[in-house]
Amino acid sequence: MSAPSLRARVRSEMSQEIKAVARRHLATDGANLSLRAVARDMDIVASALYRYFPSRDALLTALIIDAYDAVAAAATEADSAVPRDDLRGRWLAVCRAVRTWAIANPAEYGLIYGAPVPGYAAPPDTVKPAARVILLLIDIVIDGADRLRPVKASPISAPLRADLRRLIEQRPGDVMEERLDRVLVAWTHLFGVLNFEVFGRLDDMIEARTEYFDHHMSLMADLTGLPH
Amino acid sequence: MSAPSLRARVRSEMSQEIKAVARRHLATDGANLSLRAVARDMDIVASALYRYFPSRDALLTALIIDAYDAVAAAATEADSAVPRDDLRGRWLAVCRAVRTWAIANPAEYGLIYGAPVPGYAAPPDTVKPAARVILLLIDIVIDGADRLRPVKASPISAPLRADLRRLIEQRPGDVMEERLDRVLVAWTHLFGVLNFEVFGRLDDMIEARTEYFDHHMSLMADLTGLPH
DNA sequence: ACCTATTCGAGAACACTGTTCTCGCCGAAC
DNA sequence: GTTCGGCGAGAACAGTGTTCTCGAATAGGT
Repeated sequence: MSAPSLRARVRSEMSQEIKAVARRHLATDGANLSLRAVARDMDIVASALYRYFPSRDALLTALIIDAYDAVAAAATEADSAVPRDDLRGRWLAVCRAVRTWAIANPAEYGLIYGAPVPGYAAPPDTVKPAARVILLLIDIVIDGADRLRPVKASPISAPLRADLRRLIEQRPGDVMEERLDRVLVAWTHLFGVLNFEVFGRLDDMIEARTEYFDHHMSLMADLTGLPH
Repeated sequence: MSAPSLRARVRSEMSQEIKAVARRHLATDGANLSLRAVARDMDIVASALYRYFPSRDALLTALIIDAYDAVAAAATEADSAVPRDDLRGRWLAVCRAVRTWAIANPAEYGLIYGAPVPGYAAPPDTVKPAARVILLLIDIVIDGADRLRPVKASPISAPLRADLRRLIEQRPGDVMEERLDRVLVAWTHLFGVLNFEVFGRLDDMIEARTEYFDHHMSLMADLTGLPH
């Protein structure tokens, strides 16, 4: 394994720079950013971009993967800054980290959690980074399995239970179906609130955004059985 | 008030036809549908569309308003098909109606509940139709205020409580702050699940979609205090 | 029945877009 | 030192939203 050649290094720096400029354009133009415009911003002709990304979709895909990694990184860092046995603290920290990132990068958030472009099929490279947040949430309940409060019984239908069992088998660490179910509920709610906030559905409605969010996430922690 | 002139009638029919064709294109091309393409589908030249809609954004806005009206209509119809005192039945009927519409019209759903186009500011015409679903949900708890089960206490911070009180004052029919809070939680969750399902985040994860949805909505009904 | 004013669709034009192809150029490897 | 691969420039093509002008049709008023 030799050190990366100079060529390879400047190539990677160039790709990084292109993505950075594209991210800036994302903030103003959304998903229909213009290749030619980012090329202009780099004093480069548009066709030159094709040396680094085979198409506009490929560039967007790269941005999507970066975005998934960025949320996951923010969430993971927030989680590790809290003592591992403070389950509720970790839970809230992760949720708040996701929110902070989403509010700071609304366009990138919209790119990954908004409506997908119909023609665009998410490449397989995106599914692993996309799952990291939910896996983090599951880890929290796995780590504290013995300290969790029992969830109020709520019948789960057989087919749904089968889905849950399949999910559990796919990964190391055991969880009860009911518990995983609640984690999925909380996970759904996390992004439900964030979609509403980031996409402007709370405008002229809720002013106390942070309190609103914390309150929702706290309710979800209760529902999941995280101890106080 | 005279009957609409012939001119006005064919004009409105033409607008309707344009929107219908545009809706078809929405399903395949999403929000970046092509004016020229819908014009071609109508054996019309693109500039002729400008007699009916001043811009592409205006056409999209019309589609957005129609979409809001369509969900609201589906929800309202489902609600009125259930006896008014069957609160839980009404609640589930409304949620399922929204889901059915969303799955049948994923592109239009994405248009109104996905990420907004950054440059595009939602015109005031859209805010009233947009609010109809949440108002319907609030109506359910207002209608059955005396039959609701008490919600488990969960402290609401002062600023958030102020928001809730303001919302309550804005409309006829009285609700407790705690109750409105739970309705907002349920409302958030409804669209949280739907976003995940329609936008494909449940792929390779949950097969029993209907059961999954019903289960979530049932939990939300519990949380809101709707009687069994 | 005529005249007029308004509305409509066609078509050309402009400034964009993503993408492809060809052509020089420069640096790296043999 | 020559060859080769990668890189950027530039032209080209098809397609886009939007504006403008120009005939034709048509409704309303007399």
